[in-house]
Amino acid sequence: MRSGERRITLADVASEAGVSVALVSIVMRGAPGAGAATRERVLEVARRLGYQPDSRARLLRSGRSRLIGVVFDVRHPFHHDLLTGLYDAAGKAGYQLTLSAVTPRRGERTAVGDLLQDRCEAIVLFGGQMRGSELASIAARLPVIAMMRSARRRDIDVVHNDDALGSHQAVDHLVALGHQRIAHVDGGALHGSAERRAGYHEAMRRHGLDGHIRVVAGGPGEEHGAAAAERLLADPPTAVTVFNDLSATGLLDVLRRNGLSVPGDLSVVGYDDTTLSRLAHIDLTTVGQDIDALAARAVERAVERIEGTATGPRAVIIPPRLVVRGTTGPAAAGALPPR
Amino acid sequence: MRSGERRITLADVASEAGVSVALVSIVMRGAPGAGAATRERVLEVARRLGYQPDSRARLLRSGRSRLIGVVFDVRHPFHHDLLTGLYDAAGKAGYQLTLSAVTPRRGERTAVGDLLQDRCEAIVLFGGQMRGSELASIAARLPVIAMMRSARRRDIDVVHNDDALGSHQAVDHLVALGHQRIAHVDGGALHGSAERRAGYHEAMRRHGLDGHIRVVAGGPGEEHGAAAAERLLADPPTAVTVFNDLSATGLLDVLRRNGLSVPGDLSVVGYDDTTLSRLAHIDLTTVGQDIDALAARAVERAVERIEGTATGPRAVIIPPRLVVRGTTGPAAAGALPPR
DNA sequence: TTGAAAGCGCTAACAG
DNA sequence: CTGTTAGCGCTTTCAA
Repeated sequence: MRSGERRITLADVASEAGVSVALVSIVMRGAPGAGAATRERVLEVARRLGYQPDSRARLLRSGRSRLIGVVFDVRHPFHHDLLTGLYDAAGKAGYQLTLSAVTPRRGERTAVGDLLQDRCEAIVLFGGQMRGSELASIAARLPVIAMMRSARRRDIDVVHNDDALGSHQAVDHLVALGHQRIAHVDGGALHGSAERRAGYHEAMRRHGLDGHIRVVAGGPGEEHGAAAAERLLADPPTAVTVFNDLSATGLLDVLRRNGLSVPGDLSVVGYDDTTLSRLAHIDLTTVGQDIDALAARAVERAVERIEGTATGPRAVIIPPRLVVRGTTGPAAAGALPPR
Repeated sequence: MRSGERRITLADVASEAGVSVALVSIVMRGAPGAGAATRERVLEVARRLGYQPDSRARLLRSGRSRLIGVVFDVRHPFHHDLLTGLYDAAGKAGYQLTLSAVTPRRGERTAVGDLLQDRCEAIVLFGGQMRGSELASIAARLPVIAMMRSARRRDIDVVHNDDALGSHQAVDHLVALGHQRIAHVDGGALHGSAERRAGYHEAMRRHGLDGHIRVVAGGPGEEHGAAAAERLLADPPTAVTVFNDLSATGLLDVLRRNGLSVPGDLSVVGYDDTTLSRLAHIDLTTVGQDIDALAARAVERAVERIEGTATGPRAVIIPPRLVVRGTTGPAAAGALPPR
């Protein structure tokens, strides 16, 4: 009882329906140029025989694959949300997605290499560590859209969240709650870290809080947030904006273990609005990226490049929006500094 | 400065190197039958021209794709860990993976359909809601390996964790710590739920704790664990085994909010050893699935089916192992029931 | 060791 | 509206 007798081909359907392969091809593609009756019959035969078009042969012949390759990292929860959006956007534009994952034991280069062999027409990269020169060498072969990272290259499109604006929103929110001594835990060398830090600086200055600017070294992990919290404990501010949600979680944990109440003694804002931040017991106020917009614009750029109709700017920056949850509250009156 | 002049083909390399396409094909595949010098030269030319083989054409001609299709759900963190293992296992076996994601707006049927068009030689399904009959209709076309779910079908291989054993390990651990009043929060209709519940029953009985058996309705989400905790609060046991980590997290939160200390008043064991359970402030004792073993055995089954050398059992059950962290501790003396 | 030729399943001209 | 013909880029006999 082995499975997969043999593939049903166009020829099989054609002979069974008593027409030519070309005609079946037309019917299967829904292309114009076939009689209604014939169309009906061919479709019926195809269904009965269980015909499945062979995308490889189809694409080989037509020269185009209508495929957009995506490199994502299995470890990054945010990437999965983004995939959801990309499937939708690509489908609407008449393209298919082909996925290539980066794992702890499978690098970006391998992931991109597979995509190139698959003959996709554009590549969308989620984050990643590739240097600009490397991206450029790929971009010499096909359009490259880099998401959630920057790239100072004229031949690469970038689509990402407005990190500086996100920090502004976080600081504005805290200031509106009466906070002044607002610290920032940064993300180290990661993409977006510099922008989020700069945004924090700008916002503080804009509010005339230059004197309260305080940046603590951090990173993307829970442990980084925890370490930053330890450092903050000696002289706690009344609020903190953190590079991302995971780091914020580590920070929260250490703060609470040390008897500080959140948001009573201290308010905390994360970044990314990940599943983690939505958990009831974390309930983190955070800056959410607009996933659907990011995905839609990335596909839009890819398609424009593929079809040679690209006109707009190579960099697309999407504004984020603050999601207020339970880790931010009014500054305690006593917390106001002397000034 | 448009990119992608034109694809470099075998013919380009051949003419540039002054040999036939057939010979270049041999060299590119590393197949035997080419002189060392020629091989060297062809390779050099290919590199210089930036030749990339076209997997479509290659597979079309050779009739085989050496592709294993994988259907995973972007929302399930565990699936991502499994992908990592599968890439490794498939690579070792000389196969490539082709991914198709299930998203909130892209169903299993679509995901499988794409894979069929890609002409992969076997399909690995992670969980999913497909009924046995549907799986069977796919299995009629190509080998199907179902992971993390059961399927009472002779034509479908299943590879999953030993859920009953996992529950045994959890209960054994708690009993060893002196617990007797151990409750179980189940997973509703999800895959593995019935087995984990049955395993709990068995283990309790084996320890002569029939009288303390207590199953509370639950589910896969944080909210389900939280609701179960509310129900448990009226008459708290001294320990709880929960269907999965996320649900356990919800349960923990409600317990603590109600003044119970974990593990002081109550011990909690989750299931899956997800990233969540490893967070410092959650630090959940849990049952971990052996991801590498699961992945390796799934690929092994797929390859055996593809190559027609399948012999072993159609169901492969992998033993899990308990990961002891901070949510389990000795039963308080006073907590012992009168008996 | 190397080359010529056929053809995988399909689409795209072009005829009829 | 339908059929014929010619390949897409590659692998695979089969000869040389």
